[in-house]
Amino acid sequence: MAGRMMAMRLRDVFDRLLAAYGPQGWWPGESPFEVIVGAVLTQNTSWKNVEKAIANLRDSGVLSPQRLSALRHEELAELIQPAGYYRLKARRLMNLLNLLMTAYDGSLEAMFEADMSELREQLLSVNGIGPETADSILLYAAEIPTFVVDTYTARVLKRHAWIEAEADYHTIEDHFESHLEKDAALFNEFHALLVRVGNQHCRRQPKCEGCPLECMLPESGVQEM
DNA sequence: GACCAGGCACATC
DNA sequence: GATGTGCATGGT
Repeated sequence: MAGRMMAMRLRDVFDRLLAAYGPQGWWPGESPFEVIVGAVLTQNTSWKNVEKAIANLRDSGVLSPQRLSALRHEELAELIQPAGYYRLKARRLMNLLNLLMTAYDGSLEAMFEADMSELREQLLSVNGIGPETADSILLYAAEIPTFVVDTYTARVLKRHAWIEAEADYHTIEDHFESHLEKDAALFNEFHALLVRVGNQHCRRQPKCEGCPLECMLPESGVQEM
């Protein structure tokens, strides 16, 4: 059936990407809190810019929930300036910190002990935290097996016609979660590999030359997006 | 100099 | 409900 075939196929995609690129070592952060901060800062932004912003926070000694939430908006905005959208992201970080401080007394351990679907709803209720950011926090900071769907994930799947072009975030997420073993380490690596192949090949202007997924394209070839 | 990056909220029709 | 726009820096 389609389900069985897709299960093999998705796993096959993962195996190819892993063979081609090796483990990606995500999330590139030194602590769960740093992962959370990075998840907000990387919204529609290249990771390189985010690294500079996080380095600023670390150098200033404010990379903890208590220290960060004590900053004034202007101070935080200035520190994260290299990540772009800095006024917007300063507000979003403050919104998220407000949840962490008020509901969990600033303790990530306490937050991650909460019921997973309840925590997801709680994160989504924060202004500035959408599905991808929430899932990134759940998977990469809390190590809860939730599949993260980003631009590249959707693009790679739709381009190869592995999923309908109209599929929304939840549909794509559910696709992965229902066709793969629910394993945080697998979801972690798979998502990182999809970002890698997306960055390198499956862009708006496709560069299929040398792509490890090339021979898996349907007969019709790459579809316009 | 245009185009793009590991989104999201909000306005408008 | 669908579609468009603002947010901002830095690399290709």
